[in-house]
Amino acid sequence: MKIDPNSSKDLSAQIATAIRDAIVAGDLIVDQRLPSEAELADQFEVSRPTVREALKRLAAQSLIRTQRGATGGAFVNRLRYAEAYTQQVTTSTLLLSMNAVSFDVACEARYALERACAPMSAQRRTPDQLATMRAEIHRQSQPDLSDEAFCASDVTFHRALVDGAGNKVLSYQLAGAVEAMQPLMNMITFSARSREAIVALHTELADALTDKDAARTDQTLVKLEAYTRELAQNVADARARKAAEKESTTA
Amino acid sequence: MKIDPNSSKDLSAQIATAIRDAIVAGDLIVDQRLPSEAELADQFEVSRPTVREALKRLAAQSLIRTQRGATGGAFVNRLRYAEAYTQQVTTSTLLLSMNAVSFDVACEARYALERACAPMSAQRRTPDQLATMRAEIHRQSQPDLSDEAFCASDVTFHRALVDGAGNKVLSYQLAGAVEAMQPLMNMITFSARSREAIVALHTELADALTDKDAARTDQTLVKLEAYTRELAQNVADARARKAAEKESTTA
DNA sequence: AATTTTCATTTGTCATACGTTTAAAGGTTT
DNA sequence: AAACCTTTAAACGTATGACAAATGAAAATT
Repeated sequence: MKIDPNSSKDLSAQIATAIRDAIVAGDLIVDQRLPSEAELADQFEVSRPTVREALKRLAAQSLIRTQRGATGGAFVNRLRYAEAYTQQVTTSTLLLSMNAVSFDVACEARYALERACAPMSAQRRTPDQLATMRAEIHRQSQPDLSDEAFCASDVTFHRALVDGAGNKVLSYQLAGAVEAMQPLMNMITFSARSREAIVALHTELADALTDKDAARTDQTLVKLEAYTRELAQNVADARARKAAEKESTTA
Repeated sequence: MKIDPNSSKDLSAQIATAIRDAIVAGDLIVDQRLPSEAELADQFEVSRPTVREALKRLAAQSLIRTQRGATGGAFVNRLRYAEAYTQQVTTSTLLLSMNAVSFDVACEARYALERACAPMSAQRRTPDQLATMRAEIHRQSQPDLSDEAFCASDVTFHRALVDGAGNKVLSYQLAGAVEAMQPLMNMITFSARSREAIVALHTELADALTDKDAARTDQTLVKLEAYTRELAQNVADARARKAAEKESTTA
């Protein structure tokens, strides 16, 4: 592992890349201890703070973990689903919020992905997952629920549906998409009537999954997508009307 | 933004989290300049190296960028698809390689996701994307192509298919899944006959998409998934046989 | 033998200093 | 007055040295 002191990039960035490449290539294996910060500083011919900055970069990506003490040091971390999942949600959320992604595009992506695991979910869903869905449906029926709590429950419901496919890779990939949508969903104010409609569709989904009816699950997801987009459209229209009114009174 | 000096976590980790939360919450907007390192050190009542470690953590996630010079500093970075995509691929690749994900699970996830965008791709694919697919098919027909180059071409082909859906969010989510599979795919040695079969299926996919035939696209993807799993199974069987032989000669 | 103490190692944090980059302010020349 | 050069100050990048805190292992003690 070598670095170029004359490169335009930071030394810490170069060192981080070098170590990351070694991990990805398998030269450093899980739970293996890296040399101490002092040793790394010697090897790369830089100071300890520079090495530390590089290690912090790797720690931010959960590639290493550090331990203090006599037998401490930096260790190659086994990337777990939970960590990867958290990172993915953060990244996806920021990506959507920073790039003016339209509600329709995000919604289309989300339901396309969800429909992808519907057939598997209909076949493999566990009683536990069905119970989670029923519990969330019940929660969503509470009249005094805040809009945000309603959305959070919606996410939990859909995660149970996705997890029902019994494929961890699929769950991991979709979790990001479903959860990243939440801020966009939060912009919608749910009327009592629209909540009722959504609860009805959720119930239909749970029923279809209970019956292992893949086709009906798929159809219900299509209905739910259409209804969600209709709701968002109404909100957008209402805003546009309000803006127009304000314009006319000002003029 | 406050931190707890008595927490078990590193100060730099706490500071990074505080700033990240501010970005996610929208308190810090894109291109906004953060206070200088010295000012942050004063605000958080820590030293500059500690602040720098926190900033490097954020830089590793592409949340900020830094500039040197008189008007330099740390700026909130607009997370672009390309950056998010790179991070996602790294994370997904490591997740798969470190967690002994079976080929079948990864393969199932990949094709489920790909089938999710097949209908949209059949409708919206551009001539450019069709041309890319044809070009990759042609490349895959070259007999002197290495296995790795064949896999890389396979990835490009499937990315064109995914991009054909014309949904950036979908492309972003799927790119990780498709690309992360590549190391697993590389374990397969493609015989001349199996390459021929794959090229034929790819041609069928391109034809179906050219005809905007969603159903045929979907069916072909199912066939391709089945064939891919069959190939992987053969490789696994061959390995098992070899191991058994070795066992018997040793014993 | 069990317990306590000591000790060396390693990360976490701090203070300080200096080099490098960069843009803007100021001065000089045409 | 305009264009060009010089200076300067701000900010990051890097280095050095030091000390604190954690931690496990070795040594000493009971």
